[in-house]
Amino acid sequence: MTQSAITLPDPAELFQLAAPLAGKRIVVAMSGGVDSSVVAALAARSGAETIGVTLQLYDTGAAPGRKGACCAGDDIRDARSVADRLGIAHYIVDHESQFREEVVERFADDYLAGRTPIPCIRCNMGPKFTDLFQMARELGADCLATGHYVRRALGPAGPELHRAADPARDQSYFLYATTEAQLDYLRFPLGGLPKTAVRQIAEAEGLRVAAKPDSQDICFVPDGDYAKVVRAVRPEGAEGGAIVHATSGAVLGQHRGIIHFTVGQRRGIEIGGQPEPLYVTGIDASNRQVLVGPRRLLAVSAARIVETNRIGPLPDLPLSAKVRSLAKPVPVRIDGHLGDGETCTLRFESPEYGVAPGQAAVIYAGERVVGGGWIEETEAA
RNA sequence: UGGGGCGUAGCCAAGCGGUAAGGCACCGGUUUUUGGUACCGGCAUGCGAAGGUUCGAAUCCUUCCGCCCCAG
Repeated sequence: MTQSAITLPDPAELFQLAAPLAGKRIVVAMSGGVDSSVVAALAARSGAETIGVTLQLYDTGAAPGRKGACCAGDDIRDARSVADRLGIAHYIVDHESQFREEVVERFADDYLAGRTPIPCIRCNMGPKFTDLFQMARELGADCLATGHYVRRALGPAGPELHRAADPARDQSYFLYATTEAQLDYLRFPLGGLPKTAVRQIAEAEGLRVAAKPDSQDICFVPDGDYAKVVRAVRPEGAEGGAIVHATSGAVLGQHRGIIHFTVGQRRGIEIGGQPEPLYVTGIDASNRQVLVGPRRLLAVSAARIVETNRIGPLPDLPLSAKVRSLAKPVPVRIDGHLGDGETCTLRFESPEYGVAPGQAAVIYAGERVVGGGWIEETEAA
């Protein structure tokens, strides 16, 4: 273990606040993980008055002792313990009912409608960047800081959202819906740091979360079985139906509920004897049918996106879009108006595969996040 | 009970005397703050059953069982 020779940027720069920070007030969204704990530590060291706020998002009994979750049970205790060690104020806010309505029920309803939701984005949009935002304002804070790996850059036209410096950690995909007003007030001090540095800071600060595993999967799904959560919220999600070939219409088998499927999915269809793999090409929620076919049927040339958000002006640069979190952005053109909640169409320069309604399409200009929207419908290539 | 064909892993299927290809499915791993994808790995001591021939049989012979087709 090399002795930490990490030189951190000036706090004023890190939090993008005018120096001196003494007299300033920073609210930190603390999930109980390493990242937000380090943000709290950096804020506490900055000279600014620091207040940690933790949202309790779901039942503490739902994920007992689960590693890598956030915002319930052990994580809340971890957040409290970090705040105590740093000597900062810490509030725990019960947000269960809102989280349930805004994120969990919506998650289930999307699956019932044949879409594939991303609860992390809904959570960022609602509980984190709307409700927590409001709280930070009321606390008279100068900014709300989070542990997201994304950069806030000051451009000629105002703050811009950029990808994290550490490409392996970049979370910009999950933050495209951040409004300009939110971005004005938000700070992401970790966006320029590699994860290893963050862990080193946690160690140097003696934070007990220093070695805590990274969170992954959906925080409110205890064992990876998201369908169980959907059924718990919406029991009708367990209704089965037919698996139908997308072009021939032949019934190839039966399934145990459309909530188990997503467009582009290959595994779990449980139909063998085919010369090439079958993929889910569509979900017909009203008939509870899962449509399947060979991979080439997944090719799409365009996607209509709704409830779009734009961050800053649309640049006169080549644009690219990410239609799933693990993918390189691909070249696109935008037809229509991006932003202000309007609907527009993304046209892919070359066919894109596995574009699922309900997922987010995030638009980039180089490193900068220009905006994005929810995928509503696609056009076959 | 006339004639013909076929029975190889969950499914499709190669092999036709030399010691079980491949694909699909499934399982595991890697990647990953969503679901998936992709990539890597695993997956028949046995070829419908029982005998026989042979140094050696899924492959040849016999019988039996089970399907399918044509004809009655």
